[in-house]
Amino acid sequence: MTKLPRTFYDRDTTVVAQDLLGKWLVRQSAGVERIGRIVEVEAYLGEHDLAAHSSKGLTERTKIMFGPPGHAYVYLIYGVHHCMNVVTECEGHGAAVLLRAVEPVKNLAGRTQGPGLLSRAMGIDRRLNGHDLLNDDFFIAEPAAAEKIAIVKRPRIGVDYAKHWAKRRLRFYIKNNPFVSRP
DNA sequence: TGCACGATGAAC
DNA sequence: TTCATCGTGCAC
Repeated sequence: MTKLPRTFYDRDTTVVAQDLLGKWLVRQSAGVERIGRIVEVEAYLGEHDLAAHSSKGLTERTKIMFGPPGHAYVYLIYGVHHCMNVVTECEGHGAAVLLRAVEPVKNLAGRTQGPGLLSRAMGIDRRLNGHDLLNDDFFIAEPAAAEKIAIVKRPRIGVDYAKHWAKRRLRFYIKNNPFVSRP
């Protein structure tokens, strides 16, 4: 596999989101390598996107989203679950891609369909917030044998408060993949 | 300093 | 459909 370069993330967020499908999320921890194949994502386009955390402006919580691309934005939701995002586009843009589900490839125990479950299975928590995905212990890679996939586009989950942005089809997943959280 | 509210998941 | 559970952001 080949680790994705910074330039991969420094592009239009809807393009990055769809290109992330089929890629491998790799986590090295305590001598164990865990790998999940990304099968479902959501794009959060920036300050103007009412569903994005960055629409609240630059705050202590969102500063990672406004930082340089290729970094992990990890936050606690509902006081219970962790959500893993990848920062995209240029510094200051406030865009990111939420990873919603992965398909187990290596050393993954339990379910991985849903942002919270994915994070739990991969051992991701707030300590990884701001982590540079070009490091060797936590990154995203292109598999050695890339296959062709069909992409389905749907509205994002849990963002009904975001007015017309709630209707935008910014959730992408691999067609017919059994590990998608909400087909 | 207090308080309302989630980019969810699991139980009922 | 309801609830657990807590950090963040903003009102006071």
